[in-house]
Amino acid sequence: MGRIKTNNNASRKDIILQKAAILFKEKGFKAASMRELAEVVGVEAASLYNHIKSKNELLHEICFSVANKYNEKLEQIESMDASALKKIEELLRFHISSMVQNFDEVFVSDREWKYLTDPYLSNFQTQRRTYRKRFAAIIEDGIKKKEIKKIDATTAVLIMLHAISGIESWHRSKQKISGAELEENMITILVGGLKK
Amino acid sequence: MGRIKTNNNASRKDIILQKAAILFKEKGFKAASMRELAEVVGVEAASLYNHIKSKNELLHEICFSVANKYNEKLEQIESMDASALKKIEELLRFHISSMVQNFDEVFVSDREWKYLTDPYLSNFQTQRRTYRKRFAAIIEDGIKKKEIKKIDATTAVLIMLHAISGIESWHRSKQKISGAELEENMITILVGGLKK
DNA sequence: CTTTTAAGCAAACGTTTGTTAGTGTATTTT
DNA sequence: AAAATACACTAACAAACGTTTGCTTAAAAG
Repeated sequence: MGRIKTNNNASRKDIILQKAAILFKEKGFKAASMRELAEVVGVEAASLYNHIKSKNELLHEICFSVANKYNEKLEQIESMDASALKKIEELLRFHISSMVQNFDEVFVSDREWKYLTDPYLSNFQTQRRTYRKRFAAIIEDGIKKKEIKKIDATTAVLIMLHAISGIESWHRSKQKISGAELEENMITILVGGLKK
Repeated sequence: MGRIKTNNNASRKDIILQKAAILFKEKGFKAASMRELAEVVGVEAASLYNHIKSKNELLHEICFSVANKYNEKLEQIESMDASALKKIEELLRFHISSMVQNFDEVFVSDREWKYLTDPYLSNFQTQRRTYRKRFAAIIEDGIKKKEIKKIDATTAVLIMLHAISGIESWHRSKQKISGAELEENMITILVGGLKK
């Protein structure tokens, strides 16, 4: 069929990963076959295995790539000198723009992580749980400082994160508002729902 | 292996549907096999086909069962004599309690519908799009009547529906607040984010 | 130019998949 | 009690799956 074309920066594996994210997003991890992936990459299925170890490796590289980015951002925000509401807004904006710009891998990480296999699965679940607890801690801090309504912080985190994953629908819709408008609207509604 | 046990009201097919919803929720539609389903039903795989036509039939019966319930409720709410905010609250409460009480089938309908095959797929997508437009129309009505902030109604719908589908996480979590508390918190945050 | 390495291919592997055919046995109906 | 129906079983099917093997060819390194 032909060689995989590489840019200067991206290795052949990177290209496979990128196409895999698109395919997994569209078909779902289990429904996407290596033969389909090979076709969009422009190569026979067997050739993929010169660059990757397994189908599962693709999934966990995608999932942890996303998780790492979120963890870094959260760390940075925690050390900021700002109000709780401002921190939450900053974190939400990061989530929203990640979803808008790196849609494929973020979506896969969000929706397909359950097909990870151990030890990656346990690891991912733990990271996820920890992330949400740290997010909730920021909200609870805001409640203590009377910036935020007296609500269940865990529920608030759940609402925010899932609301953001709904940007999937925005991506699919034809007549959509701009990414910036979307971001402003989401911040208004979500942060507005917290303010005292 | 043995016969499928039936209650008075539930046919053998109903029992298969109920177990299928649980299995599809846990494993995902594509990853769940008919042999696994047969095992939880307590029968050999081939025997299932005395009651159902195909694996796909199970999925679309689940999906449309849920869709029909939501459509009925929406119709009822549209004809209510109440403020837009009150209508939205009522619809949200219905979504939340459906998610809490009929978790399995609602979850499957939400997350696995993309594995429907035509003509069911197109039909479902159309119904979904229509539902959201009617929901958005209620919000726009509220904006016109100055009950609700000036926001993009489509984005608001997207946030609400996805926030609700996040109740999945609440189901999975060990130390959870009660269903009633969850409902109150969600209403506070989501409706609070709309109010002017 | 020669050697080495990287990257492609066709063919096949052992499983697992959804589903059908054919047959026997309970249960219900007459 | 006999006949009809409902429901379960075993065995097998073709198709699709992820992956491996062995071989060839293009690119990079010496």
